[in-house]
Amino acid sequence: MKKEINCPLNFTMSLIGTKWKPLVLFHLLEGGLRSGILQKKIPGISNKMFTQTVRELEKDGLIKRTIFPVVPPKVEYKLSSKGESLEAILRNLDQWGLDNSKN
Amino acid sequence: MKKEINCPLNFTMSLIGTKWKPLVLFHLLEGGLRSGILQKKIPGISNKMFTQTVRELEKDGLIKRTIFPVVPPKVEYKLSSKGESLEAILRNLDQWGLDNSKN
DNA sequence: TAACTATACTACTTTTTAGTAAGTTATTGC
DNA sequence: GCAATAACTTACTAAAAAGTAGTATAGTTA
Repeated sequence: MKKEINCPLNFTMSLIGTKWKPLVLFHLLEGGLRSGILQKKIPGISNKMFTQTVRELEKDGLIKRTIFPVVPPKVEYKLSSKGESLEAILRNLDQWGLDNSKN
Repeated sequence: MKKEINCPLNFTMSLIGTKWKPLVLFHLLEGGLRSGILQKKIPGISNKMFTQTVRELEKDGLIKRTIFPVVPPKVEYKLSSKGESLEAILRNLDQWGLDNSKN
C-alpha cells in the first residue's frame, strides 16, 4: 500500500492488508507452527511469497521466529503478543466472509 | 488482490482490502454523505481513486448510491445493510491502529 | 457568452504486490 | 560421492493498485 495516510485504520491495513498476511496470522491463532507445516496449511502460496510474508510479519513484530540449530533446519513461527491482539479482528474478518460469500 | 483463494478471510479482504475502501466505509458509519463531502473527509484521495473506490464498493453491494436529478449534480452515498454489518470490523481495525501506532 | 458548479470519465504512467522457476546451504545416511 | 532434506534466496516476469492530468456535462449566474 503506497503512501501511508495518517489514519489508524490505514496503519492497521498497512500491516495486514495483503493477500497472504491475514491467512498466515489466522493459521497461527491456535499456536506456533513449524515453517513447513504452516506453509502447507496455506494452499496456493508459493515458496517465495511465504518467506516474504513471514519476513514482513516478523519485521512488524506480529510474529516471532525461532530457529532450532539442527539439520535439516527447523524453524518455528508463532504469534507475538501484538499478533495475538489481532485475534478478534482476524476471526471477525473470517466470520464475515463466511456469512457473506455465496449466500 | 489477484487469484482469489477459497477462504472466507480472503473473500472479505478482496472486498475491503485496498488502500481507500476501509476509509470510505468508515466515514459512512455515521450516516450517508454527499459525494463531495465524503471525498473531502478523506485527505489525499484523488478524484479518480475516489470514484473508482465508491464504484467498486457499490458493485459489491456495500454502499448505495443515490442520484438527485438536480444541477449541479447531487449524489449521496450511504452504507447498505451489508456495509453496515462491517461496522465492528472497521471500528476494530481503527482501534487496533490507534492502540498500536506510535506507542 | 463565459465562468462556475458537482460529479464523473479517460488515457497514461508509476509503484507495489504477486507469481515462476531455478539455485543455495549444510548435514545426514546410503 | 551423491541424493534427500527444510528453509530460504535470487532473478525475472506479470498483474494489480494507485497516481497524474486533462476532459465532459449541463444548467445557473454574473
